[in-house]
Amino acid sequence: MNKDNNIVCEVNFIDEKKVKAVRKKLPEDSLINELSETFKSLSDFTRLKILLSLAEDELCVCDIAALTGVSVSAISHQLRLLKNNRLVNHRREGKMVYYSLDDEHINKIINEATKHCKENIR
Amino acid sequence: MNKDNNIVCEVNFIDEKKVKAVRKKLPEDSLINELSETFKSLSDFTRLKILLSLAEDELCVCDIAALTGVSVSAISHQLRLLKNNRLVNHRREGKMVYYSLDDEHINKIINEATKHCKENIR
DNA sequence: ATTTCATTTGAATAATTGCTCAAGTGTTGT
DNA sequence: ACAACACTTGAGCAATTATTCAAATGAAAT
Repeated sequence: MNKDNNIVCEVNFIDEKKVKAVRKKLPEDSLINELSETFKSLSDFTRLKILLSLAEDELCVCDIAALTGVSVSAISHQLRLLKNNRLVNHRREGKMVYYSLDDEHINKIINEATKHCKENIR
Repeated sequence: MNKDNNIVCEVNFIDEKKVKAVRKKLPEDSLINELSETFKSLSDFTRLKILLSLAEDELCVCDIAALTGVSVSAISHQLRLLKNNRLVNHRREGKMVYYSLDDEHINKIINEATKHCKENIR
């Protein structure tokens, strides 16, 4: 208790030295935030299927909709999110808009994750 | 219109050949699902910080709480999720429970994503 | 100009998620 | 046996999110 009779948090046992050493090695919060945003883009079934498809070929919106079995509108919303997070590029050709992967890192990330999943046999 | 006077979806223009070729190369839905679950684990700021911390050292729950500035209860919830998704292991030592990374792939995934983020200078 | 087609957009809604709070384990020390 | 401690768990709540629907662009064809 402190002078106002409020409960004062008595810190639990913490290995101060260890915690400080780890904290020093952590990346900045801003990078962790960007990383989590990137992973968020990859964390939805539909979006991941879009990215896996674009890894194979450049595709227009309605082709992606056909591939995924999701409405054109829903796909367009997801593509905008992927575009904002710099995971895909787009180019217009007449009425159609073609989407493609932004860079090769995305493939590498997915490939590493695939290894992880395949090793964890359930 | 069909015989019941309902509107029948007239398929939009779709590059059938391209779509079929891409579809053939896509992984099974079950794998895409596992992948998206893995990325979902990585897509939250707190969880990602936990994983980055565990990449440096084995840690107990209250140390992780101290590192992240999040309540012990919230951390415990997140650790359970990470445990269920096979991203972390745990071992009991007396009253304390120590968590560690499950395998090295997780590090590799995060490192690839870091490269992606750092290349996309905004 | 008007229509058609591919795509985008905003609002609305149902489902999911991260946290808090309070109560519950399991282990150690007295 | 009892209290203290480290952690876990379930319920509940606010915030976020994936989709749908209807309306709006922008480009090409008539």
